[in-house]
Amino acid sequence: MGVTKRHIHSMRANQIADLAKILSNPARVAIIEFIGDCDGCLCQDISEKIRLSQPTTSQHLQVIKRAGVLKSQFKGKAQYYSIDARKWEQLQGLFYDFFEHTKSKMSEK
Amino acid sequence: MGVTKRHIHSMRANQIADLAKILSNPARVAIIEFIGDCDGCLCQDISEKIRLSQPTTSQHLQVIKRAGVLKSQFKGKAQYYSIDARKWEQLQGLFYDFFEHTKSKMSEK
DNA sequence: ATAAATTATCGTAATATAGCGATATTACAA
DNA sequence: TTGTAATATCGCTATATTACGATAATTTAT
Repeated sequence: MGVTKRHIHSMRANQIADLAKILSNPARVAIIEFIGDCDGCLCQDISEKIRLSQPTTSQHLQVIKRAGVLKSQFKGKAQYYSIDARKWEQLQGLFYDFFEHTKSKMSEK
Repeated sequence: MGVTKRHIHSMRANQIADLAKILSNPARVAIIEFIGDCDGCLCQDISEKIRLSQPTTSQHLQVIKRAGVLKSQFKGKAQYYSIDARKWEQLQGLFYDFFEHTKSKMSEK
């Protein structure tokens, strides 16, 4: 087949997978790192920095944005991207819980 | 094209992406959750639990194992999987650093 | 309204991933 | 060494992802 069977898994497992997918490509990791550096980044600047074309960069930005981790805002003709700090915190919390939960199970043995 | 351009990104970005890939599929998240529950799991049991075929389950196990997060051990005829606690801690640390690093950049503004 | 600058989307090609049935391999017991 | 139980690999199909050039859409300034 070749299609992920989401429905057989827990909501939690699907949620973690969805968010991990954001970080599962090095271009997106690089984008997030770079956006952290500047206070609102242009797509063009990001594109230059990570050395991928503007369309590719835009696509990656949409992926991150769809997951709720990015904010964007027009200033002049350009769109400035920045990380949604609250969502970022949530994402970190979700991963943290997952890691800790798994660890606590291991130590019970 | 369609091939990820790893070489244009930092080692760190590639490393994070590689590890995030482990968690980017709900079946693998479910597998890790289940392995946490039992003290050494059989592939068969995992397969039943997550309701995917034995070959598919085995493939996912290999993916996690290749990343170094799983240990396996023969006892009798069966292979018992468990999570490598040290690697798990490392993985958590890597993610933690990434999240914190990104946050610290944001708060500088 | 129009032009300029920027970003998003479309179309397409190549590669990667997810899943399964069939089969091979492995480890132990008899 | 032969049989048995368990896991891994092969071969395949379908879907998803990555990337880019071309083009459309969006926003502001004129």
